[in-house]
Amino acid sequence: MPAAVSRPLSTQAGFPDRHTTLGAALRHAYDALSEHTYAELAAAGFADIRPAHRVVFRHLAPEGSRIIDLARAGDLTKQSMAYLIAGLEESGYVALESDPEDGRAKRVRLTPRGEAAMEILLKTSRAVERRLDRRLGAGTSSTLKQTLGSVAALLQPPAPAGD
Amino acid sequence: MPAAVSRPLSTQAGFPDRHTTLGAALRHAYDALSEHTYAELAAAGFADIRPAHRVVFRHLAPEGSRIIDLARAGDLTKQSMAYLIAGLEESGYVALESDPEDGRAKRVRLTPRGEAAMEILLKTSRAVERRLDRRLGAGTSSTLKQTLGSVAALLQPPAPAGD
DNA sequence: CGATATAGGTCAGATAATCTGTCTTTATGA
DNA sequence: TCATAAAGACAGATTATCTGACCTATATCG
Repeated sequence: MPAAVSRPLSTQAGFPDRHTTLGAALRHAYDALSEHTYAELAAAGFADIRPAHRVVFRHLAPEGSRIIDLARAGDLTKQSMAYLIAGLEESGYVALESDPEDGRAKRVRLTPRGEAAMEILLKTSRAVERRLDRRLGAGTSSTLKQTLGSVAALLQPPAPAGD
Repeated sequence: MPAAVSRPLSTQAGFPDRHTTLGAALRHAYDALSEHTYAELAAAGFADIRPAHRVVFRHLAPEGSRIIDLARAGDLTKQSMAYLIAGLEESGYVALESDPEDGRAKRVRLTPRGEAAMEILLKTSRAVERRLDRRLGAGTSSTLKQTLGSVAALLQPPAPAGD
């Protein structure tokens, strides 16, 4: 008797607490937010920005940044960052100019199109927080962010001492 | 004047709110938790479980699961899931047995080693939540999970109507 | 009961996003 | 001025995805 109804594994018995962990909750919220953000970005005409590109928008300084600085900020190698930048340059989100202060370096800078995408990202983020506050009460998103900060702080230090 | 001190881009001016968004907070917390979890796993002798493998541990039923069900639960193709399972089988975390109820199917099941890894995952998760409650007050992790659930719920529906 | 459709799984090949290693050019500093 | 370091480019490998084609076992239906 195959075609066994394909029951959702998530609700099966055994390892009962596996889907109610903090990790699962964080992942679901983050995934939902990510999907929402991409949908907004795509709806605004920026469908060619892929998940990996976000690390660039996260750290690019308005005056332009060097590839190596972006790589450090995003915690990946300069080669990987260069690869991402090349993609964004090809699709017109950033432009590369040589750094007047250092002949070895280039500066990555947002184009107007890149700035428009950045606007959408920030706008979407603000809108989600507003919706959350409207739904669960003013201050919810602020409190949530603070608690999340504590979670990160709790785990960041590589176990400083004892325990 | 190169070697420009490699200032942390995160604190530069411009796009000032970019690093205080809900998304950034979620990402930091999730990343910190992930790293912590891998560190615990590695410390317990399971260093060969890679991030991609976690989708398997997330959904594998104790009685064993078919590849296709795991793929659906984890939202990837059966080919991708088969690839992950092959890696876990080779390193001894799961075993494949033919499904007595369906000649076409196989069942993926945790080996004792796989169950030991699962134990670590669950134990680590519980420990983090306990630490959080001790640090920020009993019920913190529970409330946090609930709020995160609301965030996911707020964003999950593909915009049902208007707005 | 046999033909055909469906479902589970595999194989082959492509792509994205990482990595390591090496090389060139430029800057820094002893 | 010369040795060293730093920024970036080029080449190649690996991991984790995907799509498409295919095989085989099972189910269904005439």
